[in-house]
Amino acid sequence: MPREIPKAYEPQAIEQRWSRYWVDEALFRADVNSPGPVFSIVIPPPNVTGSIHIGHMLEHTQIDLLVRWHRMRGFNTLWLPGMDHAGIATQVVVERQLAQQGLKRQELGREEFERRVWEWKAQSGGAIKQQMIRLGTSCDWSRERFTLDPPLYRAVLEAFLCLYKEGLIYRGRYIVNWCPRCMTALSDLETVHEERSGHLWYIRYPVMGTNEHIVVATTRPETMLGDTAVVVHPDDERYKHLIGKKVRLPLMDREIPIIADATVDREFATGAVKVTPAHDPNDFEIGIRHNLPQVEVMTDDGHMNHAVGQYADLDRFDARKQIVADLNAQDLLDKVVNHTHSVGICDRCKTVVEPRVSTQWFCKMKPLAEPASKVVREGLIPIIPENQKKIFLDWMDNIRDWCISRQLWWGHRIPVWHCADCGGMTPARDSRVEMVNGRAQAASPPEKCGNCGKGKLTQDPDVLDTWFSSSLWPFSTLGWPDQTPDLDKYYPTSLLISGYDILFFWDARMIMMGLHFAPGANLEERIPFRSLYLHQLVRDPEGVKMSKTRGNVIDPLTIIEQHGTDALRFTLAIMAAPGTDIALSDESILSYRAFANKIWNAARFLLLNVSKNEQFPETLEQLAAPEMRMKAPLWIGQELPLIHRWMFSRLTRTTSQVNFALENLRFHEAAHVVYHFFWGDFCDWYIEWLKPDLDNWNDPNWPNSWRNIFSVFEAALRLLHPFMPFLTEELWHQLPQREDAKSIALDRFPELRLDWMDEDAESQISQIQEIIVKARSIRADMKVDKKTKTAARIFYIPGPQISVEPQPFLPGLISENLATILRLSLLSHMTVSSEPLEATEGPLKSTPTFDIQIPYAQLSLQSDDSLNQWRDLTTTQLEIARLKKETQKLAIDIEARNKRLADGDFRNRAPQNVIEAFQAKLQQHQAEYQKLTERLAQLEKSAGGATAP
RNA sequence: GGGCGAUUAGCUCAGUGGUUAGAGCGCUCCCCUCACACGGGAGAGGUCCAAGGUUCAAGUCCUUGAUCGCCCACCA
Repeated sequence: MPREIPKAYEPQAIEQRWSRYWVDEALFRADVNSPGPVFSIVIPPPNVTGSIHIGHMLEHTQIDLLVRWHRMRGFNTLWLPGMDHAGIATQVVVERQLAQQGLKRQELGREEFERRVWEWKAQSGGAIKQQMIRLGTSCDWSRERFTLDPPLYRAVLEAFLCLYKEGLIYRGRYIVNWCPRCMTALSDLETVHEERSGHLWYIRYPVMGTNEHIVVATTRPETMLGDTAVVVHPDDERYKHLIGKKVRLPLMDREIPIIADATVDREFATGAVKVTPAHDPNDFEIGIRHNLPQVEVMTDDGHMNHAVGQYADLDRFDARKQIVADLNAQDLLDKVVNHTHSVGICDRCKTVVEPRVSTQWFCKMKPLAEPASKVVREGLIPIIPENQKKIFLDWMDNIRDWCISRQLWWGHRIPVWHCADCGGMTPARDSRVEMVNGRAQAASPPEKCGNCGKGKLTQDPDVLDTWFSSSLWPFSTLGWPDQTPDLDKYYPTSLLISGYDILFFWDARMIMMGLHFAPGANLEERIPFRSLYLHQLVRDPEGVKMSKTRGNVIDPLTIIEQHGTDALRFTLAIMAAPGTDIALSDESILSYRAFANKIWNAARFLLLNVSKNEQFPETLEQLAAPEMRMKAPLWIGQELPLIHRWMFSRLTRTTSQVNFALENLRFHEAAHVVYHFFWGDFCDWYIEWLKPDLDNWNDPNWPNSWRNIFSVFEAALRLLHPFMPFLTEELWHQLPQREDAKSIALDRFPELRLDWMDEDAESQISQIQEIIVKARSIRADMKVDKKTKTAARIFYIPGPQISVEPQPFLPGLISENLATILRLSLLSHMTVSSEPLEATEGPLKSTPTFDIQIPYAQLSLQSDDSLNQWRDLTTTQLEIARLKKETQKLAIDIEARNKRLADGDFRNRAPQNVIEAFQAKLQQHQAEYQKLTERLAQLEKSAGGATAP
């Protein structure tokens, strides 16, 4: 079947075709009734906002690799996809869109705003799904979930109501991080801290009844309007006499006390601190301890409020300037110094966070953290890399209550109703959910106030932190709280792969919630995943974190258009060594794009050759029939040639290494191994060696050579499939397959044929490889012309002082195959001899019994102009140069070994095999050294002193 | 202030106490040989950050330090 096969691999059309095929055929649908051990994994749901970025790509590559690998090994495999509604993140995006139309969400009202967000979700979520499909992720789309889906809302209600009844969820008025742009509370984790250069303003507060001032320092002068005390250290001699007195708060004309508290650092600034309990977490604590009033001076959108007279309605930063100016005018500004300090920033919109007192919902964490801490500490959930375990446990040990309410409209609304009469709170009666106007709502609101029994109830306006629903993801997606077949079969999931940046946000909370809610008799049955692998972060070529504002974001789809998904996947896999981040550059992708091309061309070679000649007695269909798979190596008549034994042994060894690496989540090792196997073993050696055999159709074993090479190639495709799904799928379909075979993804991963392991073949071929490399090296060193094919002889002779018997396999190696791989021509000139010749020679690393000799007569110098420097040199001089290099290397090595072996401690204490290896090597090197120096002396004598440059 | 990681070839990085420390890219030389120039062949290039220590043996284990990066933390 002759066909057109492009010379270079062009991934675009092929990848698009197969990604669509995989989805259309629903190939990756999991079936609870399928046999086999379970491998299940839930996707870390991408935010419905935005698009798939390179970090997702890395994550999905690693997950997909494992998923495909398990599926091909007969596991009942589920990869459950889905997306997260991403409360703040999404609301911010939609608000920005509205802002472009000059609209605010408040103007639209809650319902209309939510409708708009749903519109956006449909659009954005759809795009993300298409991207994931394009990336070839082999997930089960029939089980796709979204965190706002009714069944997932039901899980949220169930969890909330349960925690509420257990007293683990409470409502209270505390100081929280507040984003004045998003106008919502944030959790500690959602507040990121940035070092910023600012100022430290020293302000003089007049002490009442004296002429003294007390100077306080602050980075946020505007908060002074809400000061309700000045605090000093109780033992601070400078201020002891002022404790109990009052100061007049400048600008506000309020009297506030000077108090003492041991938390004050006497060393910092003046040692006197202004206290603003309503706007600073520290001050809040001090305020509680000393029963200070909380004076709020700001609105929820970051402006000054009406409690502060002339500053009302000013933006907080404008107010800061104004206040500094006013203080200065009144000569109350002592000094201003530059000061770098960390500023809290809203993780989502980058606005400077304002600590603010407000009423919020909190979740008590200590009781939940204890079992989570236990399962990790005891290794029930191993964390990889292991050093993250300590970080995890430290965080767990110091965990603080979680602020779970958000003043947003996009999210799961808190299922608690407030009574207009008594202010009592009543939760929904159960977790049932109903659809109203296309949105999921709690179906059973309380009929009357649980406190006073009256009926004027309104639902709490807040929604839950988006991570609340995410924390239920491993079981809510499988149907919890119902005891579904999916939950029964696939929970606990086998593994979680996530970035280490969301270890606390998500991974930790899933463990806590899983242990609290999931069904199961013991902790082991309730854990959400059996191990936790934290993947690297992808950085730009300079190692800098990618961000939109820096403009260094690499868009995976752009790379895919240029180089193909497989190339990018392979790059990410091979660079994914644990513990370090990945600096991704275009060049690194190029080399694995070349790898894809190499695979393509190996296929091209096989397919074009098998079909190129009509004289070939057998067709591709016969030579690569599916029935032949994993039955080779085939051979008739004589002993199976070494090269086939070697190849099948390499295939088995590689498979075993890949299995081992992937079992240990060492993606980079697995990728290295398959790369070397395919390019090095299969292409460079096996194909090259076999080329003469593949054309020699008179040989009775001709079909077997073909069958064997196709067998290995086909197995290699399956071996490569998890790494390069598209290319391997394409090529797999170019080979004959059974009629009912739909996809390589559903085929089997190469079995471990231990009966193919052949240590002898591997060691012998590696010796032959050394001979060949050495021969090529000599040819290159001696400037043997390649155009005029020289005849050469390859001899093996017993080396001096070595008493190893000549090995029997070597004569069999003298063949056309060897001539081809060495690019020699005259086969007849190759003989086996036991007599040394007048010739160049080179030592071999591991084979003391062999030597290579290329007779002088057969060498010819090139006359190319580029080789001017060699023109006047004789082969003798070239060889002298070469021998000097060799002997120098040997001399250094011999000296080191002698020294080592002379060491009595070494001989007494080192294991015998190590010593023996040292000695053997030393002997060999000494023998070689002796031989080469003799030869060198002889040559130098005859050359009369002329040497090569 | 705590904690973690990194430091190995020109670059990006692997390296699981034991022969002469590896890969990809880049570089040098030869080759457009009929699968592939996204290719083939041969090379050059390393005081494994520093100083101590443990060990017969250290890139690898321990201690200290330097430089860079990250995470956590309420120092105004």
